[in-house]
Amino acid sequence: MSLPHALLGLLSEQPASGYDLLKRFDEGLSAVWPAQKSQVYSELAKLDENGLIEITGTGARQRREYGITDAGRAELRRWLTEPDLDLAFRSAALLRVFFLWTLNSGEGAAYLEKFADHNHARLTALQAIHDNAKWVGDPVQVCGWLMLEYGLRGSETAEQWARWAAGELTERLDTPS
Amino acid sequence: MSLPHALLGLLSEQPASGYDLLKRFDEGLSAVWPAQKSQVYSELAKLDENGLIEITGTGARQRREYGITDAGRAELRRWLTEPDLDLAFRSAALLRVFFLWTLNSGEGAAYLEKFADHNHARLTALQAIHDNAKWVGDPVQVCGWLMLEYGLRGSETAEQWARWAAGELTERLDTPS
DNA sequence: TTTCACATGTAACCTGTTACATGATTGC
DNA sequence: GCAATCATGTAACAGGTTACATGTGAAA
Repeated sequence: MSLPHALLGLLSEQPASGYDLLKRFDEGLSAVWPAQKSQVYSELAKLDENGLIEITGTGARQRREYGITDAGRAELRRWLTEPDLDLAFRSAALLRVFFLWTLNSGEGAAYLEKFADHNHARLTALQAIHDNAKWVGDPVQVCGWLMLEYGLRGSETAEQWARWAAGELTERLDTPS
Repeated sequence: MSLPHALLGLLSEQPASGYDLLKRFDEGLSAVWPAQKSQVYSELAKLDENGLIEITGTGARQRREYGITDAGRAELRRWLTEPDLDLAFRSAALLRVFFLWTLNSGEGAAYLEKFADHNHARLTALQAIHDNAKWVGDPVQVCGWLMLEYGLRGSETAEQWARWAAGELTERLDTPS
């Protein structure tokens, strides 16, 4: 149940429409919390109903701009400071690794190399973002920059692991002890 | 849609009941794909209906043991070899980092330190599993061992990042340029 | 005038979670 | 006899995805 909090977080920076928020999701946020537009719009309606956000203005093309309320700010703060951090994590790509023994070692290694390549591509993409942006001291940007660094380190670790694992898999499946 | 494939993977090793499978999930698999028992039982019924698994025996207390069929093995193989690997990934813990700028730097750093501690605890737990198990050359175990190594490296990277980020956050929010 | 970006949704469906419900067998 | 473990589910709900549906305004 984190989508509402992601929206509150974005709105705490500045008022925005659903359309604006969807674009902001694509700029980095979707890497840790993807969102569909249907879900964003319905969640905004729900947050409005509950008084956590409110309509602060309307524009052309039935644009509705939402702003965070004091209640919304309180809820955002509660979510950030209360200690229910679950490292819960789901990855189909990693799940597959558990079952690579059902393939032959070449196929398994190929899968791991592909996984490595994907992570390398992501690393390159993040590197480009890192190099192109001008990192001023703005607190909002600082947090984005920290997340970007997480992505860089994580992609690198994943790629190196996968290359190593491909080698180990080949060796250990082909020369059984 | 990976739960059915996780079940096929487990059953490709040996026949098992829903109850057995749930226990096997807790031994490592749940780290990358958690499953509820209600979902496991209903998914088994669905896989049976579709002919990917079949009942291979019954036991005391209405135990029903399922085995994978040829069609199931084919589907498992398809899932492993076809290249739709999405690195899609959701983490509420990391999502929060984007919004730490709404707290003061001490609170933000405290959050990151807590995140680091959690990852350290996980690292220690995985280390214990690593040290206690006897890693024979069994292909099934090799894959489990590769995953374990992923967990170790990932936890370590996450912990180190979080400690670094806590420092950066304090420094950059308290001494704005 | 036509195309593109802006802008907002609804409906159907699938996946996953939580709570509830039931009964059988083994070991003490 | 009682408790623990084995064993299987159902029902209600929450969260997330996909497809469909509609209309506005600006610029070329």
